Amino acid sequence: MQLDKLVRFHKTIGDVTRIRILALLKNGPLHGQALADKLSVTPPTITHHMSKLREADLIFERRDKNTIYFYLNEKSLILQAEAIVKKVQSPEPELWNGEEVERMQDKEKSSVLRNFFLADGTLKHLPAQRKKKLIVLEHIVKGLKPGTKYTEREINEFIRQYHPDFATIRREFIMNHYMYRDQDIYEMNPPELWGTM
Amino acid sequence: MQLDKLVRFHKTIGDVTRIRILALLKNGPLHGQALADKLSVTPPTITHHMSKLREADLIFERRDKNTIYFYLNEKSLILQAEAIVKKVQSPEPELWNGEEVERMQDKEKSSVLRNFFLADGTLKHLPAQRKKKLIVLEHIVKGLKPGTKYTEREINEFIRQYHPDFATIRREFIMNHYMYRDQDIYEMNPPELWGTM
DNA sequence: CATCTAATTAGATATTCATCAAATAAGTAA
DNA sequence: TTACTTATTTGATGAATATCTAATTAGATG
Repeated sequence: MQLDKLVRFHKTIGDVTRIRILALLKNGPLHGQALADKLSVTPPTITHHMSKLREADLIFERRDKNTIYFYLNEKSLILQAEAIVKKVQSPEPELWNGEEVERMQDKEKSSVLRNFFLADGTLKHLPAQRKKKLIVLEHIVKGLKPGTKYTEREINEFIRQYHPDFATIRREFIMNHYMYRDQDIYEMNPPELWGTM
Repeated sequence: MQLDKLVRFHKTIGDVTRIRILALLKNGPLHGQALADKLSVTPPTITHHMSKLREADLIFERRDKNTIYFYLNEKSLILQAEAIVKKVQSPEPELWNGEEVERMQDKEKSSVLRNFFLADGTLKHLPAQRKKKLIVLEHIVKGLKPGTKYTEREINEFIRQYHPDFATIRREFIMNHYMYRDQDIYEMNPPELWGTM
């Protein structure tokens, strides 16, 4: 399901009057004035809520003379209510429509590295875009040995090979979980953690 | 589940940022700044959303040094998401906390009839309270024969036995589905429809 | 056509709420 | 203690929205 549709569904249900309308309709169709009467609101208010419920595909209607009967679309309600559960239970990370893809193809990664590193291997500057920044950090951190403990001074010297502002990059390493710091000792994290938290 | 809790749950889910937070947390715990980073909002915004999610019992948290990791409360989310489905699927009409009971006991009905009818069987006046008004209408309409067709004139005369303002009461009969009108012919509806629409 | 009825629209008001920048708090480290 | 880091509070702003009254529409009836 689309993200905006899911949001609209819950926004629609998230109103006490509309929930009560649904609870009334579950016992059978009702027309506008009967709803207004039972809920102690005016007909325009009912019209307002019904158009919200219509947009969320939660009702359908049948006209008889001047009177419009509203029916609960139970199937659609159940389907939409369970969408959030599916979203949260599914094992792999689903991406919303239009959401930026966190993982990049290798080809795209090379292009980012070409753009932000000079020919001598030093870094021009950290990309502002998170996705690209992570690629740069990943590239630099791979120059360290896994399982090895480093002092802060050693880390600084290592990073300075790429860029003079070692403090910023060192902080980014920690913030994005490329490295872990215990006291004054730095150590590389396993790749599963990189950029994930 | 309480009505207000159900409403709060859906109000909480009905926000695009909060849904995205839940989708991120499903892959594992995250701390505030990581969320702020991934969602491109400021830390105060995350604090705001987390307190909403906390009120709705959708997260729990664990502190490590200065960093607070947020975890998805998947069980609670699923339970609350399914509450609306149960509400709408359950066969008998469940009543919200504080909602007026539509059906009255026979004893209460007698008391209403005693209060609004005179000893000679005529009606003093229609009750203003909907619940009581329906009891009075039901009592009068029971004087008609089911399955019989009446002209408007016959209906007027019938109602006049109870009260001179037959027009108002006749209209109430139709509005509350005690009777059905086709052209100039009136007929009693089956009791299941009385007062329900 | 004129009338009635149910529903909708238009416009106004008050409230809720998502977000941010700036200031503060709370906890950790040196 | 002093400095730093993560999170929270405060106050402001703009947008969304639930509700009402009054006016209008649309369909049915006579």
